[in-house]
Amino acid sequence: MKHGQPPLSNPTINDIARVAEVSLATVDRVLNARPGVREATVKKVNRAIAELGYVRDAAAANLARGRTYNFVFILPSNKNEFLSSLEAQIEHLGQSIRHERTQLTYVRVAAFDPVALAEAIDAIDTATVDGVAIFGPETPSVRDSIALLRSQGVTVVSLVADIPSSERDHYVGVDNIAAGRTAAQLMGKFIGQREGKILVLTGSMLARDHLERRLGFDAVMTRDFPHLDVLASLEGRDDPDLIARLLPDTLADNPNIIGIYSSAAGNEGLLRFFASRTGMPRPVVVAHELTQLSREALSNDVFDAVISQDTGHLVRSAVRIMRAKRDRLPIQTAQERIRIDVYLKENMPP
Amino acid sequence: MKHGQPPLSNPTINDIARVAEVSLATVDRVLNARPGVREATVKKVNRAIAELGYVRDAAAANLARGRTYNFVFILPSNKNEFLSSLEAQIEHLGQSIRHERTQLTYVRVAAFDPVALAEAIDAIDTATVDGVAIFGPETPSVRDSIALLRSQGVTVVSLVADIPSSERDHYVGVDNIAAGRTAAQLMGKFIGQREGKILVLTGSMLARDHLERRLGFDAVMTRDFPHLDVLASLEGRDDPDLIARLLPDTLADNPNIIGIYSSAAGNEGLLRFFASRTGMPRPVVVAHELTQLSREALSNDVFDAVISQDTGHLVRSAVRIMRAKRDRLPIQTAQERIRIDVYLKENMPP
DNA sequence: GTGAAAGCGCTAACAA
DNA sequence: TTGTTAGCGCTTTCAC
Repeated sequence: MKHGQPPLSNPTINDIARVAEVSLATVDRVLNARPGVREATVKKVNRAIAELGYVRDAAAANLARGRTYNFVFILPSNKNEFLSSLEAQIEHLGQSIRHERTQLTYVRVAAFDPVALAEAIDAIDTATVDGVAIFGPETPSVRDSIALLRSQGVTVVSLVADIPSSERDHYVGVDNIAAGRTAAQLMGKFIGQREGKILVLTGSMLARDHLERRLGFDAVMTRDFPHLDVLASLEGRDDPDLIARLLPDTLADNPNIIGIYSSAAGNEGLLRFFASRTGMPRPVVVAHELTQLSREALSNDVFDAVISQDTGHLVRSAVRIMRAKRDRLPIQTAQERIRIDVYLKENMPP
Repeated sequence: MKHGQPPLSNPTINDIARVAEVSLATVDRVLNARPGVREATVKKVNRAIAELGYVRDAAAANLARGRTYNFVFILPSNKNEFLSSLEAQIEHLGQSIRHERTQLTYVRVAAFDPVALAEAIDAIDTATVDGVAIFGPETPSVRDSIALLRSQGVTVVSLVADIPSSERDHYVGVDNIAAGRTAAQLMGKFIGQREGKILVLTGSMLARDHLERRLGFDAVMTRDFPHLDVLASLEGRDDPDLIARLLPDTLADNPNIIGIYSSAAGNEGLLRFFASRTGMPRPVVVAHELTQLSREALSNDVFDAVISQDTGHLVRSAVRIMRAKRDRLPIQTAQERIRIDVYLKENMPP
């Protein structure tokens, strides 16, 4: 690829019109698959398009259309740092793309509550909303509500936790099975040869992301670290109080816990418990989501590793995908893959 | 943030012109800081802009301007997978933004050769090129060439390895000191209590990225893992043949090497050496850059961890930054920060 | 079925 | 120093 190539200049609909010997309006009809064009004319135009290698200028098209995008995020209503971060990213991006004719809003629905979620989805105003990003549990009622939404022409993406049984257009989030596998690998390698029990702290088995992480975690633990004994999941419902209450009993029942996998949004409860229980030999801890609390825990060597997904990336990606769907443009899959970030003390971003 | 907000509709220059009681052309002059407007008029217009909260529609502006962007990447000419990947990303992105009036090209210059690099920079056609991304060593001659380029109005970003002494507009790449620190932390944690020597394989001490990684690596090793003995760097100049030749002697001289940090582009030589030397007790290996070879090495448990930077992100970020500079638009720093990716067997992307 | 013409928000001649 | 006007590439009435 030599530097100093011929200057760029792409064909426009004018060129197509000239070559196909039709008017601009007809080219536009063909481009947008609008009805009322004779078959032969369609062919002529398509031939010209192919011949000239025409690609539509999306910016100009949107300008002419005066199109605006209205996207809604549906998030769980419980309070934790991951959700606040997601919320902040939505507001921030919403501000900065207001001037690209794109409007972002969000609603909150009770966590782990499929009925409330389905109601929220049903309440979407399909006349004005172009796309919805949903972070919530996968159940039949949710699936049905999504199907209804899609049938009205609204783009639906699942966020953070997939809803594969539904007709969602796309999933935006990490591969949670792989995330669980990664947690297991870190846990096993950090523990080394020692033997003992591993506690898995989860949120709810209704949450597909939590479930998948556990699956991945178990698979690698069983295969690569059979000398470690992984206990049944402790369901903390992402509630700090509940978690801080449950932990002492569990630890008392299982004296030889040498590793803890905090696989959901239970970091606050876990850290509160650690703070109350000083002098206890510190287990290896692998947690999820880089936030203020988990950053401090990494700094203080309370957490050994944090597996994370970039909330900024999640939101930007969801918006790009909903826009692309609305414009019937292809999705750049490589750019939209959400990575499983691994953070240790030393590679935390500033 | 409630869903179902007032529909968006942003003020345009027409609104400004009306409120400020001037013509479109005058608004345009003020917006673009063009000369020939009376001070009082400028004030009037700016007051209207502030009052209406006007933000220019960049897409419409670029359409009207017919502006094209011509960006050149300068890369080292040696062959390795990281560079091929960078090259592929440039070609790929170049294809997909050809239709956004943006042209990407690249040139290759001899690796670790400041004179050749300075010459390549001097050879840039400043009349047609809007921005240059440079991946190469930092020396006085390079610094001077960059200064000259910038003085002609060309945007300059340093890529992968920073050139902070120069007047580059921006650095696109990871914090290499932190990358080295991360490598050390992984190495130390994976080795555990055992004692022994650590070999650091580097490319060239002329390369700022290589140098910084070593600095970060040593800092954490000394502080957190004093029982490990880090040897002087083996400079492999990223040359597989040279590396495969140097390694046997080094290993013979130091029988107790239990860890290897492959901090530059020497994976191929290292793996070739491993292949030739079967039956040797495998050291813990931390390497850089996720590529075909390093992926296989992770899969086969030959490498324990790979620290990486996403080449797609590097290229997209460099282009976004060069565009923003050209348009005098602000840079979204959060989005442009290149992360230090940590890959283990289980979190490799597919 | 097809085409002519106006206009999206902005820029850039060219006048005045 | 300021204003008028013709586009950029595309969409969208409204005629024919």
